[in-house]
Amino acid sequence: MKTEPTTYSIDHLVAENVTHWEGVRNYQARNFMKNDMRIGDDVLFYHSNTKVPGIVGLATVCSKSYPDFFSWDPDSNYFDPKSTKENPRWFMVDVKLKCKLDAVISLHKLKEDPKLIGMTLLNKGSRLSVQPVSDTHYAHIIKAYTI
DNA sequence: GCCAACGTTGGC
DNA sequence: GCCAACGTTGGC
Repeated sequence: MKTEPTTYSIDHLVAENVTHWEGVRNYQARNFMKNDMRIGDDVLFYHSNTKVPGIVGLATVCSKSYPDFFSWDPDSNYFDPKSTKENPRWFMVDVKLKCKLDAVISLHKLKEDPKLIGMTLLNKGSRLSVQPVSDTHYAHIIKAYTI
């Protein structure tokens, strides 16, 4: 799951422990949360649009998907008048911190790893803020880059 | 700050 | 339903 640290960083999650993953406004990314995520699923917490983009923490999904109620709040940046309580357009899950990593696993490093070829994150033009990671790739990242 | 790669919107 | 115009993402 990607986030811009100026918006919501791993340190925010360290402080909060659990957070709503609101504000995803892309159908493909939404569908991953809405349809595919399960409680207990592992999450790679990724900082985008920053000096050293990369994985900065580990987390887990700790709720089923449910409507992103920020989309109903006219005062929210994530307000969408087309999303209603009767027919919610956007969904989210809750995410719980597992740990903040001691060092960033940089995008640069990930790209150099032949075992990660094919990982969605590394595909050209991949902009999805929520994307799947295969068990193999996840296990390799944990084994190779964390203690 | 540039810009390539995507997504979305809306006129037709 | 096509597609041009526009907006956004995000690495660099």
